Amino acid sequence: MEMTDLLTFSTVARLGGITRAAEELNTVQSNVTQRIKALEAEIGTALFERHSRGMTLTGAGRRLLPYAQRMAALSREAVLAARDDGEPKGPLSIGSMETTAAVRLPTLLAEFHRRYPAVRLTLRTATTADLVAAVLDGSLDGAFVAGPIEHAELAATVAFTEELVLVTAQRWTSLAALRAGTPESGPTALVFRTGCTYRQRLEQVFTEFGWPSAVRFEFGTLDGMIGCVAADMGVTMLPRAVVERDHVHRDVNIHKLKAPHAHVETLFIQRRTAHQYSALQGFLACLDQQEASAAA
Amino acid sequence: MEMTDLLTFSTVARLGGITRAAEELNTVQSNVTQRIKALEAEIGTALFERHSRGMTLTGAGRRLLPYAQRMAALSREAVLAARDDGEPKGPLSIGSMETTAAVRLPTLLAEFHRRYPAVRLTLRTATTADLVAAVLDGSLDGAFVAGPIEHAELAATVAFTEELVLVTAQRWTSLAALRAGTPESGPTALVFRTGCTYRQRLEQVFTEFGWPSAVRFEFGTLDGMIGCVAADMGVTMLPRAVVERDHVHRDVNIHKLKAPHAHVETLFIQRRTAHQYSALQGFLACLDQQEASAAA
DNA sequence: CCTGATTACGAAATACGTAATAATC
DNA sequence: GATTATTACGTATTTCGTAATCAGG
Repeated sequence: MEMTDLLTFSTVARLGGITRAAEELNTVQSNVTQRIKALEAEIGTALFERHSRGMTLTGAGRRLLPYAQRMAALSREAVLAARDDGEPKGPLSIGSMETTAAVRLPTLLAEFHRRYPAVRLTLRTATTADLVAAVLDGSLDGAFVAGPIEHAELAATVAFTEELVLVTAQRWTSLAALRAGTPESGPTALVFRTGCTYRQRLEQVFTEFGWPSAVRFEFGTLDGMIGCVAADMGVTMLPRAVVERDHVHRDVNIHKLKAPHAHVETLFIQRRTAHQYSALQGFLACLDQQEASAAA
Repeated sequence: MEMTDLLTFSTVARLGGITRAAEELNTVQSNVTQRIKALEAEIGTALFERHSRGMTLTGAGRRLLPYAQRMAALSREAVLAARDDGEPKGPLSIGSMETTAAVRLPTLLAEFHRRYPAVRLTLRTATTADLVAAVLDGSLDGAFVAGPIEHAELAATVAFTEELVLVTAQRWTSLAALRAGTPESGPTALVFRTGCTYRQRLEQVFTEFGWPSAVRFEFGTLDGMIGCVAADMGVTMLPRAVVERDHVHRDVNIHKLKAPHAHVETLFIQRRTAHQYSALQGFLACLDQQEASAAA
């Protein structure tokens, strides 16, 4: 049960074919075939069903796959843990919602880089759902997501508290005006791609206003979305701090929401079982300090 | 990061030397040296400190070791999971307290073997503390231990409920007689080796009787202990069912205890994260059925 | 000198790559 | 005939084992 074999196995399983896997692994078909056959011989059962358009997992293969993935993740982590002598350095992958990345992270990341220049930090923005999955499977060391999160394998700390506001074009001076000036079915909702938590909040508010599930447009970036709100394509819901950044807040109006919808906590999540990397600890220290100075 | 290298690494770490490791791994010194050097080169730091009487782990080595062990455990489990097609078969390691093994398991294991002859079941008796550790590190698939157990990684179900009784030699006809006939410091306590839960209960009862922490003798086996109780070497605490087995209950007296001490639940524990082996599922099915028929 | 780790080097095993083959659509 | 997996076989790399060497007590 060598790691090389497990990696080829995972790759074939993911790409559904030996040819494609060989390409990704920078080797040739015959080699991949042999590695798979070696694994099958060792385990004593077929892992793939061969058919003309590639390979699909058998039952045994499906049972093996999660082990192969966990072992690969452990292997990566093991190297980092062994190298980690307490001095923050090496790679650190952080995830964030688009909104948090826009307003909260710039100063935090700058400070982090100033203090620990040896850490190669990479930031990935995605929706809360994607980020949670990425932290769980080890492809991110930690992430900023919208609370609440309840998961046995995740440790979460409150990083920021945001006030959610409804954002409309300039011409809507109040919520009442908006309600009066829109059709029965309500305004168009502009939302992030599936998995975004703010989107769910927006749907709750729409329901409360008596607007049926409205037409939605999905965006991948924050700036695109705000631009379209300014052009009165529709409305959206965002943290107040995001909207109040200089270059956008003059083109839109913000509207306070009632208490149950108004607040959302941004959590920093990490895996409980992961090694406490020095780099990650350093990041948490920066975060704590920023919180403390913000509170003062 | 190949498994072979990690296995040699673990072995050298455990045995503290390349020569001893080579012997256990059925290979030669030079080979072990090379595998270790390959790992060190891959990780980029020394994993052992070399000194004249062998090798000891460096900090990096200590950080790597738990990963190596977890990966080895996963590797073993992966093979079993892949091979497990739903038909109970293959190896199954169950642990049990000595007392449970004596009175509860014989019929259960017989029934299990009748239903699933393809499973090679091995039983290991040890104390609750040892069993919990063994289940956690994967060397046991499940175990019968004394409750309560609270651990995030363990799933526990109540398997049996036992009435704990104080066991003395024949001549002590009542608790009162025992208290009158023993010195100020109380009778000698006969207990299992460290880690046994019944032992803790016994200490509580002794404290309640005003006996200071009494002289204790430790035993490894149930029969040895009961034999010594019969010979009036001391007293012990055991489930009633254990004592009432035919061949011992004539030589000793049993004494009921007050409610808080009287009952203890025997739990069956297993790891939450482990693959649900068919063999283990079959075992649980047998257990459920025995419970149901006992209740009827 | 004895124990135990490392180095050197040839032998064996294994993995890899090229190319031909088979199978399926 | 295009796509994809397998087989055959030669080459390259890696691992393994023997034996010599080095280091510490």
